Amino acid sequence: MASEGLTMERLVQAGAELADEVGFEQVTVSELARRLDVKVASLYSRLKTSQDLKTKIALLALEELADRVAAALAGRAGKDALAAFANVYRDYAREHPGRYAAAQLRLDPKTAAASAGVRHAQMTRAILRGYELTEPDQTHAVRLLGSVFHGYVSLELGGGFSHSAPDTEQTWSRILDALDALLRHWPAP
Amino acid sequence: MASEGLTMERLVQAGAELADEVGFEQVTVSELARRLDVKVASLYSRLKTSQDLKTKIALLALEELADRVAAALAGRAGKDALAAFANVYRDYAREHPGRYAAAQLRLDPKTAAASAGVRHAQMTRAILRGYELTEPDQTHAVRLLGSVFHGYVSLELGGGFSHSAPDTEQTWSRILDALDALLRHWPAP
DNA sequence: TAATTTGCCTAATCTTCCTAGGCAAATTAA
DNA sequence: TTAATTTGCCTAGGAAGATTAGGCAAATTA
Repeated sequence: MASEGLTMERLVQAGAELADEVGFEQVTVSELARRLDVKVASLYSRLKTSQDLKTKIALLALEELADRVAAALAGRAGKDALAAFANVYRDYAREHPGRYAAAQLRLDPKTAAASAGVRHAQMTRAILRGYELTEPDQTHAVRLLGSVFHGYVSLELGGGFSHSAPDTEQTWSRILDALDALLRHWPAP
Repeated sequence: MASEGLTMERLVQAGAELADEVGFEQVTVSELARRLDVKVASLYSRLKTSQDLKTKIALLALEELADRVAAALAGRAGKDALAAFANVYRDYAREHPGRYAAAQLRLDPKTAAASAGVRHAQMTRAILRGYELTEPDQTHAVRLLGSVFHGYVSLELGGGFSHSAPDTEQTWSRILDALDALLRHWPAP
């Protein structure tokens, strides 16, 4: 029965929830069918392949994340903006680990160009408006920020920092301090 | 025939090569059997599960990486050591993308504790000897370095920085400069 | 109301994972 | 030197996921 309307929206939404529950790698068309109480073949009338489902979950995650970042960034500048951006990332990853993993999926160039990934890049750059960096240093800084946030979040999520003092909350806050200081005094080559 | 001696060594070695060729996610016991020209069941006399193969590839990668880092770090200190460490990471990932991906596999606590991951942690900390950081800042810095290196390498590997100027070589070098500067002037809370 | 589309299903094929049990060569024991 | 055992790999087969082909009935459109 599936209570009418097996729309792509619902598919992807349910897929995202599944990802958060069992991990993005474990997302399977079969399991999704089970949860939606339909047969696998029914899903294939909407989905091209199982990879297709994963890609759509990734796109959803990128959108959600970009929306949150945009909201958090509004009206903020400098370190405030930096911290807001960083916290959105980290919080999203903790709230939705499966979606966050999905957001890291390698998209083919076309898909990537049409995704919210573009907004992410723009917003990261926007943070730097509060600092006096000119090209090409701005690009270097954008890449550094991306690396730190992504690296930290995925290490933390993977338990890389667990069971050791001091707690990760401390570290996170000190890293933000450090990045702020670094951006304010970006070293010449 | 498999030319005698289907040892665990050869299994894991071939698995690592397979990973580098097709990607760690795509490593499959079946494909490995095909390449070694034996039947799947033969591999299961050595491997507990297919996850077991992946874990062993991960452990191999961690060892290799730790060995390279150790070699690179010998006789170096300060920024020299920092750059050497970072470059080993990045080069290894580019040379062996599948193994690098394997090294990120979440190991269960027991396995992790017995792995070369421990050496990695020690060596990262060793880099900081050249800088005047005391606990808990040293730990914060270790985590920052881990985040940056891992984050940068995985973004670069995933094509996250591609097709945009300036080239990643430039950025990498400027990021190392920046980290060095940051460690030399680590900001107080 | 006839033609078509929509939405979901049954059935079947392929691939991978994994287990049981077998057999022959190599090794060890008597 | 023969008998017992171990080693190394194999044949068979069952489970689960991916994917395709084709069907049927309700909803929509002509």
